[in-house]
Amino acid sequence: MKIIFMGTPEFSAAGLEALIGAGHQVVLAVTQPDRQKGRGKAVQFPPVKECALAHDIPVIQPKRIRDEQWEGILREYDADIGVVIAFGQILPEWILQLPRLGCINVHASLLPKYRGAAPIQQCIIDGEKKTGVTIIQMDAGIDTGDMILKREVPIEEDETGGSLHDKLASTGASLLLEAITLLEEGKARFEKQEDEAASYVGMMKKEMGNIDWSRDAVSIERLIRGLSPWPSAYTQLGGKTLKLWQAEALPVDSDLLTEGKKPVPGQILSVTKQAFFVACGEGMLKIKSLQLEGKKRMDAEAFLRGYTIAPGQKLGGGQ
RNA sequence: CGCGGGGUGGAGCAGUUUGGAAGCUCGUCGGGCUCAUAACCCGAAGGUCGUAGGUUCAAAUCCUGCCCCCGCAA
Repeated sequence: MKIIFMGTPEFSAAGLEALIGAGHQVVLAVTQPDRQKGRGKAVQFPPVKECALAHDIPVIQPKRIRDEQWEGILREYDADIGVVIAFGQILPEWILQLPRLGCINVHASLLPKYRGAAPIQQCIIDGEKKTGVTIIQMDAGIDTGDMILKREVPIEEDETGGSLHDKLASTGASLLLEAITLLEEGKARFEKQEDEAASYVGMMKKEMGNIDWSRDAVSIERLIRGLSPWPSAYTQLGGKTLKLWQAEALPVDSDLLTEGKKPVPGQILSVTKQAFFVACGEGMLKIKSLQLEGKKRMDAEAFLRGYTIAPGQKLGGGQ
């Protein structure tokens, strides 16, 4: 099979790697333009480009793939199928229909739930027990095409966005190979999505990680896990950003309350040698691993050796 | 040349502005107290203060180059 591959981040590079490993003929890789990244100003190649270059696959990096100038180029490669994984641009109809078998997409959720940009983080934030990967035949809508294959992946109690990303990337890669085999042999079955059951998630924004302590502890803990390691959940301590990496939601111990008064959300209730406890709208959070602005990530025990914090102090904005 | 924080015994920090005997909290080791302890008491070991050079009677501290880590922005 001659394949045109379209994708950008790590998640899609895993799929590209799998295709190459399985002996498919990837004739062209389409990815987003190089961007300045990191602390200096160095331009970094998208992971898909790195992978393609390592295997001597031609790469194009259109700013807008839907511009007509690219049509002739794409047509030249005469691909049988287009494989799209987290490309980052919406494809126009003419590209979807250009290859003989059209374009298929690897999506990191159990469609029709979690259509859109950030399904991996969102399903953890929502407290889902399972998620998965779906391969679809692309149509004009966003993640609305007919489903070819679907595979579930359980979400563990301590699952983070990062760990789930890795699991889904490898699940997606192997499921992709299966789907291509089915299509090659003409054995693929297409199942329509139930649009009524659909949900949509937009892109993750940095500010989503700013913890609202008036929410319940269970939700905040999920937010911390879902946004780890990126874009990360954070709050403020003494005017500095404090990222939280690991916490545990607990009911508030009544011994910690002053005369049974309801604690102020964000207030530190108690500090022990290993951890400290923060009041939430409902319940409290035991902070186990964190990172202060400019410092490395460390567990709460190490943090407490060098920094003095006391019950009554407040985390978060407002003072 | 995007902005900024940092590299000090095993861990996390203070000390740098105003050069002049290595500090704090914890860990480790030994001893004591205790029914017992992650508690408490006594004692000990352990540091080329990232690295190279400069200024100085004297540098963790001032100056210069380099390496490494991190936050923001992108």
